[in-house]
Amino acid sequence: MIINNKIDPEFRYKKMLTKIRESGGRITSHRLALIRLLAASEGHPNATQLYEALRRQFPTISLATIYKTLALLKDEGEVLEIDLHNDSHYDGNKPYSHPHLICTHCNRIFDGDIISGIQNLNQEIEEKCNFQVSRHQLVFYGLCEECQQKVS
Amino acid sequence: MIINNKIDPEFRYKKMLTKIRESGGRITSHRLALIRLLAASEGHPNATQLYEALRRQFPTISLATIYKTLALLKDEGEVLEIDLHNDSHYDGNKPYSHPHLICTHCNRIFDGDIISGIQNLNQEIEEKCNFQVSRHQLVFYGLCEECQQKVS
DNA sequence: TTTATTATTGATAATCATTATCTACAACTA
DNA sequence: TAGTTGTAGATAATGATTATCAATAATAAA
Repeated sequence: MIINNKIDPEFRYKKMLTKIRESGGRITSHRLALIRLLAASEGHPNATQLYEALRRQFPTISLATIYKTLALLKDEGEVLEIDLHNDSHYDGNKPYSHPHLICTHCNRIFDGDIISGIQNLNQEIEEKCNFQVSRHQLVFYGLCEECQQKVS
Repeated sequence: MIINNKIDPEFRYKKMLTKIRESGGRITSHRLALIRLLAASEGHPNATQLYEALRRQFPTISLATIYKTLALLKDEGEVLEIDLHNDSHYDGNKPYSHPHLICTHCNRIFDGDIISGIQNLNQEIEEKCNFQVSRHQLVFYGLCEECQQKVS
């Protein structure tokens, strides 16, 4: 199921379609294409980036359509929303809380779910703060490997 | 300097005024009052909350003034911006990266800087991902101590 | 103290992301 | 195959934030 730190997009694709059908939603050509993109969520796109990518194939598609389907999939727990500075990005490949690394030079968003010790953090918070953690959003800003050389 | 998990607001107040003066900024009555609030940053307010609080004392103060001074203090590194879902909150008391706990029931924002093991995370990221961390924003969502009882 | 310089002010327009509204259309079901 | 109803696109509305600009006031210089 997991290929190279990424869940098999085909699996995610089918899973999302099933979830939409089960909740009484309908499958349209636009949704198929959007869910295809979200299944991989290459680069953790935001709504506008998804819109631009889909517009090539579907020139009449509307931004509202993107937002509506994203809201639907968020409610179903099939898409993770990443809240950045006045800008929401989406991950339909791994729709559960996990860390992200954002390069402040090239602005790319990387997955950081190789990092262990998150579970320890949750536990420490419950113990020290008496706070019951249900989800988290962990974002680390800095320089990715490529940009470290470009900048120096 | 540190009182009860909080930096002495008086210290922060003076520090921010000094920074503004040093950068060629001017001290006005509105700024004095805003900086007084930011020095404590009780509850991690957003711009609108600061505006509402200041309006009692200064009925003619403008939201734009709040935003402009916040931008100035951010640039000087004297205020930390916390990017939440389409909503920025501010911490002028501890203007450096530290974890926050947000209760999904009462929406309060708590400081989580008692948590150790953050430094370990940074190091693990540098080693495993070859990513050079410069700052972070760590937010944990869940139920605070009080709300755990209310909800159950 | 007075004056000159110029940063700051409030009002408001502009922008940007996101959400809501509404009618025509099309996906699914019986 | 037709009826039901969720979805589409267009666009208005919203909410947070930023930009603009002339009047004002804080500071520095005389």
